[in-house]
Amino acid sequence: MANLHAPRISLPVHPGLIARTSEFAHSRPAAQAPVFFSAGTEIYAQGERCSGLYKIEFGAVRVYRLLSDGRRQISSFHLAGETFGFEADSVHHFFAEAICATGVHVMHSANNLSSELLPLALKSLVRAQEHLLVLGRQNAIERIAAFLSDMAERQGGLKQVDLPMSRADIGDYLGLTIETVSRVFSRLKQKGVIRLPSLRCVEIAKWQVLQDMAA
Amino acid sequence: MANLHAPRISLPVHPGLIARTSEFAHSRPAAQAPVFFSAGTEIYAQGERCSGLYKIEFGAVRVYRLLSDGRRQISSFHLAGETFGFEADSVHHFFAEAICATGVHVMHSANNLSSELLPLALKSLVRAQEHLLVLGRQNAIERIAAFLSDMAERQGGLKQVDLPMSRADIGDYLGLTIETVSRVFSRLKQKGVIRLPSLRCVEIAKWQVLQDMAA
DNA sequence: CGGCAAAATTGACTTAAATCAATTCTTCCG
DNA sequence: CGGAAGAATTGATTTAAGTCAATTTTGCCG
Repeated sequence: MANLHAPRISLPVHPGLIARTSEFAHSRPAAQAPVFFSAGTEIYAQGERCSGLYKIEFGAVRVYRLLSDGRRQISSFHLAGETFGFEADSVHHFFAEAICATGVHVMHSANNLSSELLPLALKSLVRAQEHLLVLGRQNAIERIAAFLSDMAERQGGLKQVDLPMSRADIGDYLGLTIETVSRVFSRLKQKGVIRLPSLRCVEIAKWQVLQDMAA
Repeated sequence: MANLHAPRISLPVHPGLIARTSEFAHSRPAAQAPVFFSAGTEIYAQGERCSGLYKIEFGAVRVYRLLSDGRRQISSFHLAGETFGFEADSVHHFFAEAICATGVHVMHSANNLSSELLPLALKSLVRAQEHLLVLGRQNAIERIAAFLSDMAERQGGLKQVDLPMSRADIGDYLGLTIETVSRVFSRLKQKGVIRLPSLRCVEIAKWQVLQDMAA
């Protein structure tokens, strides 16, 4: 599942949800048919009732909160194979959207084995706490370097890293503006640390330098 | 830019652990004798092996990470009644220190009922994710307002709020410098939103205004 | 293809918060 | 009590990142 780009399949005009009904098609306990979401569509919204956890089959998801004036903080990105949708109670405190064409398995609470859930929840917790360090104490270059390192690692440590999300998404994840994200990318490129074969693809040329920048 | 100066982090000189031995004294499953830590002493360190969860009997704790150059991010404060020490694996990824004289119950994994742990872990997760919004997208005044509101709420919503931590701790929690924290406190005081009967005590005079500031 | 809209980049300028630098409070210990 | 050390406050100045404003690039669709 290397290619995280939205495949250029023709998508339904209006709602992003293509096949939520398939969820009910065959209900085997462990693996249900995946639910599909097209790029930019909502998976759940703040205030909505939780309907379980989501495991990504393919694609990518952003989980975020909004302030009343529209400022957005993306708290996490999720890639293929990852599980998201943890909440403290039965209501969602966040929004989740498909970044590109995405298929997810919805795991209803009936399926939940706490013993399997806890490790996943704890992993999310440590991830979030580590991200706090980035947002609280690192400068723009360090944030981008940490982000790229993380993305690379989660994609198997290959040189070529897929960035399914826009610069705006990256900015809202790292607490920066689009312009600052863009400028840092340019600087890293100019320094020969990364190459940008295309907008949504980064090639890490100097891994160690990037790692060091992430501090 | 972040502050690059390490020196304000006081590393625990020699463990101020007063009564860790009591941890081994009587190992009843449910409630053990509390372990005491004096102000500023280490409860656990990054890299150390996890020995369970910690429930605070009295006092307050800061959980934090450090960058190599000494920058510190406090990811959470914990007050009496709260549980901390969750990790994704058997090794601590964070440091924990007593802010003031503190008593904790150490709950060894043997005692752990996943069914009770998961909700606590999830609460920590949502808390951390909400803090990401503060660090990523809120300005200094909003951060302090959010912090004070949170502390007040966790202390039962009384007007008088206890701040066991120093300005430096608050700064390292909110991603601000001591100076900025101090200036915002002064401004809030001058505006009549809060009063400062003493350094470690805040009285919230205009609750609604504070809430609105937290955005 | 070609043209249009959205996304990204780049540059000039502004600003919020950091840094640097004195004071002024606390606290606490002899 | 007194005075020293650490904590907090306050002020002057700097700076990293934000804002505003054009371009330029990309990718989409007829």
